[in-house]
Amino acid sequence: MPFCMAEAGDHACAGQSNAMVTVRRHLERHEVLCMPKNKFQSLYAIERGALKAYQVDASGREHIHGFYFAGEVLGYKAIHMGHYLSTVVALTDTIVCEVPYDQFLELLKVKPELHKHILALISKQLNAGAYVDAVSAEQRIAAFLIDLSLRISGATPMVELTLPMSRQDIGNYLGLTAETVSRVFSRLQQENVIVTDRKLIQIKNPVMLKQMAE
Amino acid sequence: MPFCMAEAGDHACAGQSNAMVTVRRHLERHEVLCMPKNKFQSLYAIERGALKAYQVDASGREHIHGFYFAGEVLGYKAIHMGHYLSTVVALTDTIVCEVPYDQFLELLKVKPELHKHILALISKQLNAGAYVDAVSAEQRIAAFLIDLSLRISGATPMVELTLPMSRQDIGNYLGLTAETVSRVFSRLQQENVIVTDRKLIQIKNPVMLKQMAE
DNA sequence: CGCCGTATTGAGCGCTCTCAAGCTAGGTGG
DNA sequence: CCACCTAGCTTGAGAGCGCTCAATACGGCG
Repeated sequence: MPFCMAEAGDHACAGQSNAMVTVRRHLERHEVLCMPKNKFQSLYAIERGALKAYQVDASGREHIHGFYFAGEVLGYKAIHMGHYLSTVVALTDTIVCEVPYDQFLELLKVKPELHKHILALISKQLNAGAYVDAVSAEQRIAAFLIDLSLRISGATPMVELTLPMSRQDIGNYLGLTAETVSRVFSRLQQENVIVTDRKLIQIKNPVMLKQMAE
Repeated sequence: MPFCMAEAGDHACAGQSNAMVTVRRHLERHEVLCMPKNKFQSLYAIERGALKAYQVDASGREHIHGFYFAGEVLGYKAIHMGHYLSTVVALTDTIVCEVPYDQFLELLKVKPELHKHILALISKQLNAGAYVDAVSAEQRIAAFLIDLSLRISGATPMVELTLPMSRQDIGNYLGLTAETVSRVFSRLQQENVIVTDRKLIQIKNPVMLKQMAE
């Protein structure tokens, strides 16, 4: 089984010839991949599906660190602490490819030509979700929808997307309440920027949406 | 001159024996290190001083991505885009060690034992500044002060620190106005949690402060 | 000493949260 | 097949926190 060094829009599989033992795991909706304090041992390349990483704070609020989609790699954040920091659960049926970290390091040693690629991948994650600290709810949500439209389904920006997460999840991620998310969705629909039907979102006016996200 | 692979609280210098050509640059207060769209060529290890990385958006707001202090490395975010994304300026007189990226890659190839260390360093940056999306101004500022007290002066948490940045900078970083920052500082002082005198901050009650940050 | 940038403090407003009441869709059992 | 139930979503009314605008105080520096 190949080591799936997946990247958004670029599912490259490297190291087929190596003795890279990776385990493919099937997760059902709501199934947990890892928990805080679990010892960090592996990165996870997502082949199919969607996950959310979150932490519950003292006051019971669920803070979502991020969503992860097919083609993305999860777990870099845990490297420096030696254990995972979030609970990660599947939002839909999901397949992940478990990559033991010591084998990952071994691969880097054997194939230095991967260094650039890996560093670029991690670098991308450093820039992820910069929009969560935008001022207004509208800006955050517009940016969020654009981000999703780029990530949720490979390379081509989708004008129609199925949200795998609830309004509450979106709110918890963006630092808003589910009510505010719902209200902004309604307003965007009134302004003919999007059309919503439950989990389905159609982006009618991508230009306007981008402008709102600034 | 050694390649300063600096880390907070662990100024390790590796590769003295290599032909690692690094340039040490002196920056005065307000001097610019790099600008958006500048081609990414180097990482910067900070030997002394403090910098801020920011971007000005369409509406003229200055959004600060982060502050960087002695012992930290700057530039990872630029890897995947191939150019810098922020303007980086010195907040005080600062010395940085410029590390050309191709030589950095060369070092990784020659010394695979550094892989773990470097990845842990970058991993740490992935977790940086998680507190900016806390709910209340008080939480953000408390967490900010704790963060600074840990980073600004090496390893030992400082109870007395000199802020290199303005209230406006703090506000721009945390998504607040300078007025709000000022008001919260005043309130914290009234509650005997800190004592402020211009740029000087003494943490009188670290336990309470930590509790406020949640 | 006088200037100017920075910080502090106050008053009023607006956006988002809170609390609460319907509403819709999907699932279950009679 | 339909009544019922539940979870998630939508919509409304009121409250609170932080923003805006504005005035004042402070400090460094010429």
